[in-house]
Amino acid sequence: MPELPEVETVRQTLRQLVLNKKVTDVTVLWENIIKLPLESEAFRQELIGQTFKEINRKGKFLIIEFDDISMVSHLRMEGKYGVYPAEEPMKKHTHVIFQLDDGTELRYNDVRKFGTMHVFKKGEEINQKPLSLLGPDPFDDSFTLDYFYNRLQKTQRTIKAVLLDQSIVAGLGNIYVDETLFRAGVHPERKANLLSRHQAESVRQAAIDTIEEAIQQGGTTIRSYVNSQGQIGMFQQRLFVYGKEEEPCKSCGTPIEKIKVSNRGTHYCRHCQQ
DNA sequence: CTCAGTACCTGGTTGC
DNA sequence: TGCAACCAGGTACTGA
Repeated sequence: MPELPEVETVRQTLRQLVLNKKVTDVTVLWENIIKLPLESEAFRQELIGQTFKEINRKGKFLIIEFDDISMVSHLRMEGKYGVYPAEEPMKKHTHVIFQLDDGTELRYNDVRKFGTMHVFKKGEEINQKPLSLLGPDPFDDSFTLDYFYNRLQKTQRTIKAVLLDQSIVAGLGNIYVDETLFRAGVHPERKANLLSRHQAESVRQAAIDTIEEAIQQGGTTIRSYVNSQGQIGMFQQRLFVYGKEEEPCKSCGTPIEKIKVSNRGTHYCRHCQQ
């Protein structure tokens, strides 16, 4: 489901629902979601008694901060958080339940069970996998042209594969990579090391603009994404190529094509993106 | 080391 | 209608 703009929208909405509430118990119904501690009972014990202090985000990861610990949570394709009265019936795909001290429950729902949760001692999360593997967010000061061009020079992979690589820039996924490359006028199969510095700057700026606009719009809803208050995103109205195969390019009218790049469905305009 | 392929899951859609 | 194959906002692991 979510890329950076959707995770940011979840962060903002979830924050309002749980801040200052205390976890009184935890139920884990699908063990594989819990990656650290290794045993879900230890995970439960770490969380009981902890109060939600802040929710941050890096790339596509939520960083849920409590008194003494931080929980790093990735929604992967379909993960969702919601807060419900304890008496509300469970949905089919609810896998982790955090009981709160005001009679509500924070529930993690995930049809495909791909999501992950890691608990760390507060402050240690940033130096440990998975967060330690991430590059800068697109709008971070450290995502400079010098940095980006240098990384592009070092690989023979396609520009699409590079933009999907979270260790280079964090937060772009399949939708925003396709949109970024369209806006930059760069073909997704171009070899990264063959882009000019000027083209690298076009891609860098397009990534920043696309992500910032999408956050503004509350993310993109293609099939199932909703924020923690159950609302859909609006950025799908501004997509140029993702999911637009066979429709005319908004810039030149040429039909948008869909191909496979890096094993992912890839949408582009053969006229506008060379 | 770099990178392509595959595993992890379920459900909706497509095509015979 | 039935059913297999394919596809999906992602990442970690394997091994060439």
